[in-house]
Amino acid sequence: MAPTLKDVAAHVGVHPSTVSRVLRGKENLKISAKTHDKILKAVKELNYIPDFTARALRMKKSFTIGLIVPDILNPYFARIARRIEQLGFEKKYTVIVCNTDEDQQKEILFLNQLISRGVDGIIIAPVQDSKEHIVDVIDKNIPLVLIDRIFEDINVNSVITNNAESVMKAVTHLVKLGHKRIAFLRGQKNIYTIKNRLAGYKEALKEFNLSLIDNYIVGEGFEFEDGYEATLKLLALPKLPTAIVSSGGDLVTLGAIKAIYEKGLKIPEDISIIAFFDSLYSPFLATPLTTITHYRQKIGEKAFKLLLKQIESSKDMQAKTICVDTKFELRDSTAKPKN
Amino acid sequence: MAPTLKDVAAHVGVHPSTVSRVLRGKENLKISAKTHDKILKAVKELNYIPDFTARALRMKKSFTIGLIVPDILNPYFARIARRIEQLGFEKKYTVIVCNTDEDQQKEILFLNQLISRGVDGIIIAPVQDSKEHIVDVIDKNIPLVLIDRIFEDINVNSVITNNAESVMKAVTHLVKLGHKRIAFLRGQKNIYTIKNRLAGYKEALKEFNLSLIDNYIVGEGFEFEDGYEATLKLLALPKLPTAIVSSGGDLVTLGAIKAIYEKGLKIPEDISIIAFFDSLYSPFLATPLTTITHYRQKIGEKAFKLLLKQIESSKDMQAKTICVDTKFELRDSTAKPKN
DNA sequence: TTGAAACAGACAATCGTTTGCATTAAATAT
DNA sequence: ATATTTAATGCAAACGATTGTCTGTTTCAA
Repeated sequence: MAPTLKDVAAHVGVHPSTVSRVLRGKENLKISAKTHDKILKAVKELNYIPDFTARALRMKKSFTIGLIVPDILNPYFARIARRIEQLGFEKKYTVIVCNTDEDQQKEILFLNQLISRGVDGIIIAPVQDSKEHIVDVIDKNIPLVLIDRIFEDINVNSVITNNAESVMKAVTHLVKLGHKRIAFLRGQKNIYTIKNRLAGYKEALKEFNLSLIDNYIVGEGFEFEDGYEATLKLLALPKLPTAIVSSGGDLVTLGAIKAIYEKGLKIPEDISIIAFFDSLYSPFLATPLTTITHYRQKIGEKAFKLLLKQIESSKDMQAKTICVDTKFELRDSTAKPKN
Repeated sequence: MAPTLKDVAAHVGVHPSTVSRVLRGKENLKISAKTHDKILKAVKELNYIPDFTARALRMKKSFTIGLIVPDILNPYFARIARRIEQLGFEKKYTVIVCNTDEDQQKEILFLNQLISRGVDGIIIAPVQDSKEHIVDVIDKNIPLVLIDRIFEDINVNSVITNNAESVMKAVTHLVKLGHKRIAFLRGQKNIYTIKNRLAGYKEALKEFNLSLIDNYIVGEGFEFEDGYEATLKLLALPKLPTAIVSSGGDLVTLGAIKAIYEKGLKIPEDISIIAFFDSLYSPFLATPLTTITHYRQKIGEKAFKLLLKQIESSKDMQAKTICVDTKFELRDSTAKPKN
């Protein structure tokens, strides 16, 4: 079996605690250079690898953090996760990624599982069907950071993006091109980001004195099919919109594009589209998409740093909400409307 | 603090071991229905959550598996990872994902870290600069499954795809269209998959009596830039290829497309391309790509099941190598050559 | 009525570390 | 030469579960 501290100690003829101290390094307890060296040599020789589990139990610190997101296949969350994992690696933390698939029950299960595993902190983009389970975690004094989606009435560290503003910018762009009938392809309704994007949409319409048409707001989920069906509905209206703002991300947008093509419409000649979309692929699409892009690495970074600070500070810190900018990337999917 | 077994026991007036047995359920030790119920009630009341760390230490079983891949941002690995995580969830296993960025040193570090954390098993797509560290793990009797990339001289459970054949199919398709000058955009040289794809390429050329032109084999990595630069080199040759087989995945292929467009060439009119590429985006590209697609979920599934069997079987099992098919998806990026 | 079998649960060791405290030996001060 | 620091290490108790063994009751057959 794998050698333990005791084995190393026996090999050198010294007490396990001494070995531990040498390995941990810190403490002001002095160990003679001679035993110090002998121990290190023995560690090498036996190829001793410390047992994190035992250490975690004893120290009540696991050097593990949990990351709960809807779906890591979504490039948005993938990038964020990757950055968090990267930073974690630098700081000796391991990240456990959990995918909820927008399922509240799973979220609760994961949360409990993570707590059970004694994670030092949690970063979560919650499903937002309810929030009690999140509050519970916070009450347990487990460091937690919300990303992307926050509960406005909970005082907790969070990182968000400026959803409303970015949509306003998009609508403004469209209006300046001459669009008057702008639709909003939503994504899942009850999610913070979507609600805010919708709010931005409405606000922009108001600013430009455009009337809000209920039928122009469609979409109920984040999947390809959701975008496809919603857009079909949109394109079946008597009075077609001349532009669409797609706020549901990659899958929804691809679904929308499929629907548009199927109806024999062209982008941007017949219909303009601005989307929240991954910028890696968008330049290569049939019509390179004009997009709203997130600085996803930055989001991951801010979140990790907030969490780390919270983990490392003994007294509770003042909760903070950081807002990360978005970028408007003009490509070819927007043009003047025909009529 | 969080209640422990002891707290629950004290609350009921019973010994911790009894609580443990009730909670674990198994064993044939009988517990009276009365205490059984009292304990469950107390567990609810105190909101007791078992400590996995302690359990793992005692049982030498962490219900954790490690997954080491080059980069989870790559949709290929993302899908595999997602499936593994999903199956893990069903079987109560947590998955720790590590990204090596094709860096051997990182791989070794991760491997040690995972072992240190006492994972029950490891699934890995190795960097393949060397293999000693992998052999070490196997020698430690830690269940391990290789995916995507194997070492042919190590006897260990693995899941691969039929690289050579799939490329042969691709080349055959091109030859039948009339292509004679087919280039091979490689990806990183020393990787098992790439070596095999290249072998398939060569074999196919031989089969059709086409001469192997060294200059037609290019590419040194898996990044966007690698594909871009390599393709530029290709397009600077006096005698241009009429088709490219891109074996390096999404990024490399996008880089290639960029280079092709920049040179003012059209796909497929001027040059055909078949790529190993994510099928979600490919239908929507400027020219929908003809692709070789992996059943990534299946790969994840096979790998997980192999690992699980290995974890659960006490005696060592016969190592197996499973090969998963690929799918050839015909779209618009291939056509007859001009001349 | 007694002895054995079956029940229900307690005890204590253990997993591999870390860490406060105690102890010894050496060094320095008085 | 003795008292006092200080350096270097040992001791043992945690951390929170699991599990083999032991003990004290019942139950029931003979």
